[in-house]
Amino acid sequence: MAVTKNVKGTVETRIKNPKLVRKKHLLIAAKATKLFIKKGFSGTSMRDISRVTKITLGNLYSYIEKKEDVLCLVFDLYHKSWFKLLEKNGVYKIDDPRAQIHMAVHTLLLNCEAYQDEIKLMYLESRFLPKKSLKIAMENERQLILEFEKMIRRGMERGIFRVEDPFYAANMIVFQISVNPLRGWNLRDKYSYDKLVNLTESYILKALVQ
Amino acid sequence: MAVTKNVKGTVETRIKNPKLVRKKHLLIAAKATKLFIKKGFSGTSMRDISRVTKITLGNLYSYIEKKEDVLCLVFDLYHKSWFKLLEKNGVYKIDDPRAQIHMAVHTLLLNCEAYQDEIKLMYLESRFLPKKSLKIAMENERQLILEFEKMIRRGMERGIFRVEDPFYAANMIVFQISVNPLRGWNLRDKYSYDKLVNLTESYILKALVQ
DNA sequence: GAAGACATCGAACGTTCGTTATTTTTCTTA
DNA sequence: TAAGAAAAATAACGAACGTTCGATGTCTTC
Repeated sequence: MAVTKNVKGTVETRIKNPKLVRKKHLLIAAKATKLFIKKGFSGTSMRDISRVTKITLGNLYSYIEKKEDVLCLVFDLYHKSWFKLLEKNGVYKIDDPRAQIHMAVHTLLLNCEAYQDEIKLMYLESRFLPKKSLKIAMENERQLILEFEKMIRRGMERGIFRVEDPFYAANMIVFQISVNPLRGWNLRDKYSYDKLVNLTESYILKALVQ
Repeated sequence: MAVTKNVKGTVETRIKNPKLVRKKHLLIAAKATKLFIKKGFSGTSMRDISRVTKITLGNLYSYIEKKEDVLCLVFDLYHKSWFKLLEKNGVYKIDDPRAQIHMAVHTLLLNCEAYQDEIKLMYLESRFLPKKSLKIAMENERQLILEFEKMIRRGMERGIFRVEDPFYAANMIVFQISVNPLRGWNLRDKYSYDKLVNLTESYILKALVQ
């Protein structure tokens, strides 16, 4: 298993106190997220960020080097290691492939709920990340897909799943998990989130079993 | 069946000759699309648009009123009426619901191929549309979902499909059709487009049949 | 070919942008 | 509490932004 790299540590700073840096970086990322969601990365100015963080424009540049860095900080903040989340919830201990995938999807969906806007943001604004950070962010997702592919293959060997192409199916599953952040506008007012989770789970599983 | 409204006609111009307006609007939209894809709407300047269209900055404003109008022109250009596309391809004449949905998905997927970037663009930049235009754009998609819901219900009545919630399933199908533009980076180099179309079709159908 | 409508152009407007350099305040430590 | 380091605040830079305007060029029509 490849080590999950973190985007963190890419943003250089002029401030010496590391605790202070962490605190302000967190503040900047959290506040900037809301701005980026509303106005996009290019549409948000450093002065906007200065205003909402209450950090003076000049002082902001003590904690970052370029505007781009703010976007990196945002991605750091929400860059959960999905793989680790699955491990923590005991997904890999489940023997029955059906129950295992169900649990994996369930775990990720619940985790998505609190971060809908942020996930959408990462879909919309990832293209403005510096190449290096973008690669790291995509690697995380690729790894998640790989995990699903493994689970699907296990289910196929046991004759529980029947899928034309496990890699493609794994891609679809990860894609479908992001349906709520990306397409919620049409679904949210019709279903409760619990209902949505249920529907997504069974819809995904239905496409796997034979 | 509700009439499909068009975004067109919302952009006012100072030029009198309507043929000239149409021609230049087309040029502006086509060239701006590529810029918006690369740099986003906010990241693209009027001077950028002027440069690639070879229309002087001042003259550009003879054909539009605001920068926003360029985005509207882009949406006009690629705003296919999906519903009409299905009708044109004889989807509604197909009796067998399974074959019907298969044909509908197939038609849309093939039509997507040539417009991958543009579809992605509409996902990414629709939030910068003026409210009125945004509403029209979403109405088109809502209508497509409704059509799929109808087809699914027909299949359920005949005992061919078994779906927990037809409206949700219809949403998922439309979402899955856009998998290539939105997630192609992970799939495109592994599969040919034909293969991808095949996989998507059978994956969608598998989740419908009982 | 003169007149007048139409289209195009170049230059400029006032703002706002990302970023930096310098000064002022605050904190730490002896 | 003085001294020196660290952090914050201020003000400014040049460049680029969306938009406007008046002059210039190019057609049509008689």
